[in-house]
Amino acid sequence: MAREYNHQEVERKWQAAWERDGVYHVSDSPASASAYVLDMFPYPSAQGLHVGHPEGYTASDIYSRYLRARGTTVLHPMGFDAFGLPAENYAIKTGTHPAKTTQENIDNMRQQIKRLGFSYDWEREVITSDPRYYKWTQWIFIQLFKHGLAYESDAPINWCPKDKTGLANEEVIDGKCERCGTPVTKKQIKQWLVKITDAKYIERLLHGLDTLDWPESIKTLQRNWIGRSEGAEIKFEILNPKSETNSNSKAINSKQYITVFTTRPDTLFGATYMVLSPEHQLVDVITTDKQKKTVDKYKKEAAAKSDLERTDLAKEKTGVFTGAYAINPANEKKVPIWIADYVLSSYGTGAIMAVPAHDERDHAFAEKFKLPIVQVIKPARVMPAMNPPMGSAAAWGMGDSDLEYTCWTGDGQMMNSGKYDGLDSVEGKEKIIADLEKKGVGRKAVNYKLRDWLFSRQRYWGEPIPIVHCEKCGNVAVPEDQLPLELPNVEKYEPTGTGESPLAAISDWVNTTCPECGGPAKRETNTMPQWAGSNWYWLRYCDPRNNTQLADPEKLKAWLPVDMYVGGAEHAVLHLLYARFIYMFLYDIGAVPQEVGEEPFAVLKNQGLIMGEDGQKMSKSRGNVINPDDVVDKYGADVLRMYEMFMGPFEDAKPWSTQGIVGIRRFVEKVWDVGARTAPDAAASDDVLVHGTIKSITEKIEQFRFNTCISDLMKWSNAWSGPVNQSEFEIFIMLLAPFAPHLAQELWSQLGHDSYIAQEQWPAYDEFKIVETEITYAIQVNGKVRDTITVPAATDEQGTIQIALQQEKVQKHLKGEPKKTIFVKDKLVNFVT
RNA sequence: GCCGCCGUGGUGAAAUUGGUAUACACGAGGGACUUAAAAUCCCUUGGGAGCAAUCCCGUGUCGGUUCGAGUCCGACCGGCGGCACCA
Repeated sequence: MAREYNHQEVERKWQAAWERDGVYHVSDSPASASAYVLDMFPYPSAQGLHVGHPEGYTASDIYSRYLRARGTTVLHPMGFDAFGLPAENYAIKTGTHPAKTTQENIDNMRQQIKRLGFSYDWEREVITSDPRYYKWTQWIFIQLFKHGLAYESDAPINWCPKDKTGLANEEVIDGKCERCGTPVTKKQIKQWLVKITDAKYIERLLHGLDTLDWPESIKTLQRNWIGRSEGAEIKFEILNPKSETNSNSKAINSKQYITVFTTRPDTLFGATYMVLSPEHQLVDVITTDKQKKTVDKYKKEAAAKSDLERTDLAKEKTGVFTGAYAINPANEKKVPIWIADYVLSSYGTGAIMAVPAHDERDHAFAEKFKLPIVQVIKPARVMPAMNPPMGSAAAWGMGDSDLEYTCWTGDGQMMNSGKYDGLDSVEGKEKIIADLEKKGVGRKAVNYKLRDWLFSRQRYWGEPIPIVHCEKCGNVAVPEDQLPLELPNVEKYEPTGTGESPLAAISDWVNTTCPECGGPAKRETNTMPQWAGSNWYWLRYCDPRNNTQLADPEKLKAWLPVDMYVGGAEHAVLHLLYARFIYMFLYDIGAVPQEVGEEPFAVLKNQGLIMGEDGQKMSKSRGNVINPDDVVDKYGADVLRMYEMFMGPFEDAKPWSTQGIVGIRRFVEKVWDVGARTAPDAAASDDVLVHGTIKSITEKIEQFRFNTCISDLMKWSNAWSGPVNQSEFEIFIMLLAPFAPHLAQELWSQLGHDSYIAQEQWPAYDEFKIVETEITYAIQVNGKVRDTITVPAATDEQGTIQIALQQEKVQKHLKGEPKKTIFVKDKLVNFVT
């Protein structure tokens, strides 16, 4: 009777049949309800597929197959994010063209993915390095440029000395290059930036998050990254230094100000000095002759420091006095102006009012340089009267030594603040801002941590930025009818390191004519970052071969927004932020129809990381990498799929276990075995089991709780022995089909069906059949379970309590009449004495 | 330092709105089949006491709320992820 399950043969057979019959192809105009289920597309690496890829792909595949069975038309595409550094670095090493290695890697990974039996519509595949695709990536850039949202700047940027390219803020992790881990330095070269901080977008990027069904952690990450702070901008009048001490004094007109940003205007009376960042424009203007040497030296040192050195928290504060003073507008007191690298030039106004009594950084600086510390906020140290008392002083955020030895950074009662004394600091904040506004020396202000998005890379393997530099006309966009601006071939891929890409060496290509005046001009030689292609790819899936627009708005309307987006959490502030911004922009210019809304991904699920068997992150150097191909060869695609779903909750990190896989393989063989002993007239299992399982799996697929779906199926199969009722088994394999599509299809066909199970309807369940005829009650005495009783479902409360009371074990523990009886229907009876 | 998430058997993990903690699977131990092994099937498997019925303890630690807490609240300990002089 034991027949062997040949997974290789079965899987190959059905994959070929699905492809031949276009089972998963979806037409353009969904007639019925539609859904868009999207995976984050992979980078085609030479290492091929990682076991982490099939985790997300299996989840989205189960969900897609389930929705189809429920009668929904599902767009479920796949493609490749094909521009990027590894292919280029390989080219540098071997002289092989990146296009060639990329193509080989794509072909390999596509085969690996196809072996897993996912229900992708491969006719919609997009590849970001294909000129027919990046024509539209370039088109989007030109629209940004035309709307003033892409601009050139030569401010210092993050620079990776190993990859020899600029990096966006989001690509710098702990001061190191996201790709290679090399410490990032600063470099001043001309760069393209995209204005993601534009007032038209930043608040929408922030508030749009509230409308999204995304993991809270990802939304929090984005909120923190955007980093909105409310406060005030306050103007401090610069005291005109005596002419004999500053030869630049003529530059100072009658009244000149330094504007600072603060979130704590309520501490203004405690501002005893000011600090400018070393790069601040006014530094040279205000510095006295006497201090000039010291200041220049400090500026030079600061400029030479790397970001890591400058932001090292452990390091002592440094800074120098400029010799100049300003007037604190609150109390007209004269305060010294210093420069220090703990003040960043790129945030706020690049200048601060220092309140050493109520800011730890200012406090440390003031202690070191003996600057005055004036307390202006008194902590509300009175503990709220509570009965019973709740926690210690520490529990209320207070330390006994807060006032005496360190600085209080919380709210409290204002003091040493003139007419504001005694006010609550929260209230005082508003009052001070209002008064400053009246005097014209301050206003409410909002600042963000988010910086504009560095968009040029000094590398070869990316989309050329479609701009021409003309002496007469400035930066001119390549006319749209000349797109795509194809990436030319080069001899050497090595980045120059000078801030130019290898494209700069091709004079034929670089030298061109200005599209506006026809005069001689030069092409932009930088390329776009990898994020450029992934910013909009899901739009292209809706209309992948369109040659006249990025996608037909009617087709976008049919599918967008994405109903379910599945991928890793590592893209929280990279792809997922950039993509939202670009989508909002396309929405604003009408490339995305208004009807679909301005958020691209309605629901987001993050798969948890799959760790190595040692509990460590999988990596080649640790030697703990599992190759999905090996698992598919040995156990089959269905086993890999189900194992990855069975490992644990979808969003949790979990370690791989080679031993654990055999449990799934045994389950597959068990089901396969049962397939050979079904009989139309065999006794069916209990209705509660059958209908309860259908209900449970239906609900859990919708909640992405696939691990418990599989244990539900196992429980059901454990109930079988001997011949199994055929129609019951058919329901079982329909529920199994999203998880193990090959096995389910093979069994379906062996049972005499010539249809595809993937096109069959999802089983329905009957609520009435899930109702138990008998209920088991837990009987507790004082909350401890002492016995259980099983009564007919119709038994009422009094009846159940009576039976419970009569139990010997209950009597033993009860000792007399219960004071109180708790009855929870269908659950328990609790006697309290 | 700040923000977020998480601590349940030997292991991966289950557990509607608070309601019989440890489902399902792995591993381990025992048994059946076999000349033997593998495979398969059956039984046992949180800790402790007891011949047993049964009892006590038990979801990182301590406390609280409640008839009842893995679940809610507070403090602490440990781990993971993110941010990091952002004024």
